[in-house]
Amino acid sequence: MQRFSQQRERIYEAVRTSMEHPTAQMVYDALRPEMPRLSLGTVYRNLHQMAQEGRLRELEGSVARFDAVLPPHAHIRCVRCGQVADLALPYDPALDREAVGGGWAVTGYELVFNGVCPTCGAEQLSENQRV
Amino acid sequence: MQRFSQQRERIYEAVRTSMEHPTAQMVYDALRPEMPRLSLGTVYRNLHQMAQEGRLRELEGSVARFDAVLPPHAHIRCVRCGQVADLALPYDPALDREAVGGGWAVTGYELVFNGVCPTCGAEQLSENQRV
DNA sequence: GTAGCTGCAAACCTTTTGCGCGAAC
DNA sequence: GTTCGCGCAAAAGGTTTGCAGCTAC
Repeated sequence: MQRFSQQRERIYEAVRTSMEHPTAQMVYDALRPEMPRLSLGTVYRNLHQMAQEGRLRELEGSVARFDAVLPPHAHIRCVRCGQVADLALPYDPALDREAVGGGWAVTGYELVFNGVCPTCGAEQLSENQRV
Repeated sequence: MQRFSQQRERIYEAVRTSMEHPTAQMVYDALRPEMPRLSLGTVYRNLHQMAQEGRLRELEGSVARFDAVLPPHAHIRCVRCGQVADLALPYDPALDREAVGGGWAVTGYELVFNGVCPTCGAEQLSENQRV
């Protein structure tokens, strides 16, 4: 079972009060002054734990992927195996206009769906049956 | 000026003919059998060069970022400095339904705009003036 | 007392870089 | 011949993990 941890709460607060969608390193740097013994490993462990719990949201993967299909189009990524596939969904230029504001120059957008791919879905199913 | 390179063309073909939005490692593995002397560094160099040229598209960054705002909302990322900010844009659940198909179980989507943040925009401006 | 969590350090994986040689022009 | 690109190997991030001690319960 999960236990209370001072570190975890501070890490959560650091993410919550930051406006910059911090990386693990940023959280670590922000907390270091008040928690000199804090370790980066602990930050990573807790961030992932909270993300899995649904208490935080993790953005972006950590491996670059490449696509030779240039016209803007949506993608779908399997949250289990990381596979990425194309999706036939029209690009909506109206969104670009909506997004403009606050001094940003918008050049386009990336629409990525999350889901479970057929392969992983089948595995999940048989895992459940196994119990 | 840029020159023709056998390696670059093969790398491009590997990405183009793959349906899986390959990582650099995947491209490397795919080409290794026919090009045993190929180096991973070359794959990275060429992928980035082609992405910059606009011949390929690069998906996802390579640093994880975290967000404590759970309700689905859009983000905007600066293509120059990597900063990420929130965007007030309504989540459109209709998209989830549209995306379903091909055996995927869709759980949601992530909408990330690309653009240049106010700070980097100002820098770019002064760079241009400098010329 | 018993898990779970931490700090530390080492390992790992992905990506970048310096260098001397070879290829394109 | 000159310049750019390559292979190689080392280095530089970023992230994960094993372990012994500490903490919440």
